Amino acid sequence: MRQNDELQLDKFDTKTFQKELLGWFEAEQRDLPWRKDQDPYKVWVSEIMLQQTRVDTVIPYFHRFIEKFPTIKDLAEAEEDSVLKAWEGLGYYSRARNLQTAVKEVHEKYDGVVPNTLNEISKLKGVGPYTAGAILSIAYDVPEPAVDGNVMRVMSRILTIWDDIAKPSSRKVFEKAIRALISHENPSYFNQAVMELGALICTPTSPSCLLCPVREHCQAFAEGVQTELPVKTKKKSTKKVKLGAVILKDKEGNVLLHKRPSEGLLANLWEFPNCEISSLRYGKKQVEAYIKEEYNIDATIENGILTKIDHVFSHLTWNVEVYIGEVHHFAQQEDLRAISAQQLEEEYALPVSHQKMWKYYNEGKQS
DNA sequence: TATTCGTGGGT
DNA sequence: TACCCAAGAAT
Repeated sequence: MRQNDELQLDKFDTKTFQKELLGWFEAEQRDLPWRKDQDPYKVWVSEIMLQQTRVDTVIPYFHRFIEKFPTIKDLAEAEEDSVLKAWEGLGYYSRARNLQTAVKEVHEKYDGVVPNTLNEISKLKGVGPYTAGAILSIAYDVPEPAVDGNVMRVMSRILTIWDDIAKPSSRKVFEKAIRALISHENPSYFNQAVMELGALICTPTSPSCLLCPVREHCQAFAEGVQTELPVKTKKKSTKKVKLGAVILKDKEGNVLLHKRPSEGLLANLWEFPNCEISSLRYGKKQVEAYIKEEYNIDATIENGILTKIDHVFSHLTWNVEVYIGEVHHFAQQEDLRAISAQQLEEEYALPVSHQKMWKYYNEGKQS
């Protein structure tokens, strides 16, 4: 079908499609830690972690997170810094803070029971249309669509849907398709099966159509256009930002850390004092002026850079010059602390870019 | 609706 | 090297 056409499902063998897809999933599904049971809390945590993040990356984080926060009550009562520390390196850190905000609401408003209605669960922080459908279907067996990138890729090929999946408005087209095809006998497995098919068989670049359990139902395979779907417009390139950062120690060997603002990039994570600089040539002078004026830090920064760190985010690139120095005096503040190296590593969540600086500082290794 | 929000792996 | 991607949500 072309864009804006109606879905053509009158000749689609829905029952056979469900049977073959579910049969494949029951035989081939991966043994994942969040599939041990249907605990809504664990399903919830896994779905938040899996947003824009690979399964292999999530697995060790999921184990550690559940071990540290086994129940909704444990997470609700935890310090935010400890939650961010458990999330350190996983990215998109607002996921962790929104998750704890929502868990607190469930703990207080719903007596620790994750709500099982679309209306209630959709109001929770960090729970959008996909995650709402995922929790409802996977944990509560509610036949609600859970449309993620996998589902859009798979269904665009099955039904030759040519809508641009990069457009937010396209999601409703796929929700409509899933509503028409979802198994009401086992919506949990159905939604997971579509995603699993996308992850294992119906992959973005070279789908394994000869291994696909539902290729007889696939309109794109029948027409030989599976590699042309889904349609997805590409985003523009990233901008570059030059930073100067400084690792400062006091006479006792404690390290100075600054807590980032509560909104925006890497919100509430800790970092070495740094600022944007107009020129790498004058980086040291600008960092010196910044820490003196903004934080009233009396320090000596050594001449010459320790190293340069390039860090690529999804929408921008940092080019960081790293300096070292000694603190003589500063005013202790909520967002500025001198801590031991051990505390830094065990309690304070740093962005990966600053972890790289710390690693280089201690080991002199390039990365 | 378009942009912001991370990171590590694949090609 | 330079993209693209991977179980999205908030603004």
